[in-house]
Amino acid sequence: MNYTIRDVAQRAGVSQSTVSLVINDRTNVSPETRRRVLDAVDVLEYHPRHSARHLALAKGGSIGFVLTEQFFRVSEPFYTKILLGAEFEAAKQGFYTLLSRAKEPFEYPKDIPRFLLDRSVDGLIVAGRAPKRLLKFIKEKEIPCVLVDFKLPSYSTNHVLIDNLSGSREAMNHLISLGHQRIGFVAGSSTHPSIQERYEGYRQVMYENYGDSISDIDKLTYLDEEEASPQIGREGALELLMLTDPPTAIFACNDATAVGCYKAAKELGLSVPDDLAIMGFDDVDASTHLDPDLSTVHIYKAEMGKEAVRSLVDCLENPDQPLKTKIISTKLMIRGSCGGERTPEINYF
Amino acid sequence: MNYTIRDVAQRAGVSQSTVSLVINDRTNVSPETRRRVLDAVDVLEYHPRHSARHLALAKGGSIGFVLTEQFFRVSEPFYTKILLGAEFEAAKQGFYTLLSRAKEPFEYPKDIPRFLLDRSVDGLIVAGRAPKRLLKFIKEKEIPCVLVDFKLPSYSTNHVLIDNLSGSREAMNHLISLGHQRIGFVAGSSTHPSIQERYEGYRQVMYENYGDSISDIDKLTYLDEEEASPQIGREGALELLMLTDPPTAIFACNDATAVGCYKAAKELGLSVPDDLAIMGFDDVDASTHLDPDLSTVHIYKAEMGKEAVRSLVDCLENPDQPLKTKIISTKLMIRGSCGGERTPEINYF
DNA sequence: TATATTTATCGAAGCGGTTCGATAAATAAT
DNA sequence: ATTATTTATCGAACCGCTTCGATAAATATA
Repeated sequence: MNYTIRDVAQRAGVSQSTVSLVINDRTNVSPETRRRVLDAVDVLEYHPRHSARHLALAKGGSIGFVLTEQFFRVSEPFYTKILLGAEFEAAKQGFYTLLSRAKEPFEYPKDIPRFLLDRSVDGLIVAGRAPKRLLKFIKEKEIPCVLVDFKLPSYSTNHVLIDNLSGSREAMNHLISLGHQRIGFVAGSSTHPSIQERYEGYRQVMYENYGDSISDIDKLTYLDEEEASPQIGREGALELLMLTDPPTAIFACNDATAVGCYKAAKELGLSVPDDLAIMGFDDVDASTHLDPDLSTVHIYKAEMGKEAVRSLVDCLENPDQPLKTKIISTKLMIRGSCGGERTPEINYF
Repeated sequence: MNYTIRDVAQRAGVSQSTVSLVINDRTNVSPETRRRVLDAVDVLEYHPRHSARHLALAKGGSIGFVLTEQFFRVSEPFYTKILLGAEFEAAKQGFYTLLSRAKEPFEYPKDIPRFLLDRSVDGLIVAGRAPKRLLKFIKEKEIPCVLVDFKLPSYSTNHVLIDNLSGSREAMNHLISLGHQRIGFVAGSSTHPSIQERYEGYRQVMYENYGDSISDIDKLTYLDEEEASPQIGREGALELLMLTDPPTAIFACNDATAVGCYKAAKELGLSVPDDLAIMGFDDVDASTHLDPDLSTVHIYKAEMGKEAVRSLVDCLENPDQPLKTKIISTKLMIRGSCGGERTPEINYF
């Protein structure tokens, strides 16, 4: 097992260059020689050392996946699914996936993921959120990169994004089709672009339908910059539900927040969906554990990871490529938390 | 940024060997020289290429993390937390974490993670389950390895395991202290050693308390080899609850299964915890989303990943080390699903 | 048949580090 | 003062692969 290319060469009676040609599937080697080499490879169970190739080629076929520290600590079924989807595709394309965290707050040179410094990865995927200083570094060093579910105005790079606006609008239209007029919006992570787009969808649909008749949409909105969570959801829902003219439906910025809305409803003795309809966003596993199960907007998380890898590999193999932004659409999942006809469950990985 | 050790050497006016000595913190280099080298390193922002060191040293400071394909697809907040804990510790110790899946079913040479073949990792962590053939390969090649939450009789290696038996017994004793006599056990993944130990704890406590008086404990037990899941939990609970003499409490083999028990209770119009107490195991996030929130046995998942890395690094740095098995204890979390005085929430990462 | 091309193979250099043995200078022991 | 040790530094070999240019053999062209 500890054989090197020289051993193979010797056994096949050729030079190591020839072996290299064969294992890299290059042209101009006779069928006879190829066979002999392949035989030797087989017998010796030879596998080229990754580090040696890496050194010789100045690239190693690895991609880095960077997740905000925050998302490491907090429950993150969302981003880990993206990670797993990415790993899946990366493996398929022959790339390794190295994992790393981005500290928050980010201290400049210190917190740069080491694999960027020592050239262990050829490019990277940054999911969910990225320190500005890190992005600047990436750009300076011209490291191929794709941002997943995050963007910064005035920072151009490759992206894989969620079609939050459409998803949000669809969810809202569904609520409206059920007759709801006073619909609340509860959000954490309010500075995150995805959340802002969802909010935008909410506002659009509200205005389109009740532009004049609903005096103050802002009153129906609870926005918090803190990480979206059940706690935030609970607080927000509680606040809205205590209004003199409370909403009959709440659109939560994501499922985690929706979980908190359930709690609030329960505390106030409201039944879901009869007294209060709740709509989520993300479709994480929790949504089907809730009772009634949560109507929400499904996000193809693994697919996003996959597309991110594809974008990245594209960049790597084809360096003078234009930047790309891929928008992944969503799917409204109607379950038990706001009435309507149920959507059949999908079971994409 | 693309400077090499030679550039540093030149700028510092020394040989590359000296630079190497300095950056590796070796002895016998004069303070003056050291300073000059360090200065040059600083100015040039020099970082040794990982692949070059790897090649020269025949080891690269990377560990592989292998997760069963199954756990990639299925919702896996459990193992991903272990993964994240591992990454955390690995980074701290200066190791990279490479991710990979183990296919199931596992086809022999084909499905061996590539990073084992091409020497990209120095050792690996296998979590949750491991194909026998893969383990055999690992042993043959003498690859340092630690198994997390999995073991095989007659396969000796390093382990990080859960103290399932104690956890299970504690949970059972709590149920019993609340006066329950007929306690059911519902499990999926019944061939998994962790589940078997939990079951063993269940049986022990049942026998200790009701050895004679409860005619047939087996009737109160539902075991399924399928992956533990809400579906299995629902089926199992339904079956037990339809008994002529149904249990007043159900101990589910894990939280996913417990979720299904809630569903079953609801279908039968039973209220939790009044008509039916439910106890879980794992303490995944879902447990606090349930209503009432789930009493369960907390597992220090990130801690397990951490310990796994420590074991592994130990092996790597100190090859003639004896094999080690670390057993991580659990903590009973009493919440709303079976009464009793609530345990304060812990918030370990 | 002589010359130009193409095909197959090889040797050697290079990728960027580490390390061993040599050498020279400084320090200690006799 | 001479010899033995220790300390600081360096050159060169090596890790295992890829690739470029050279060479020889086979094939095509004139």
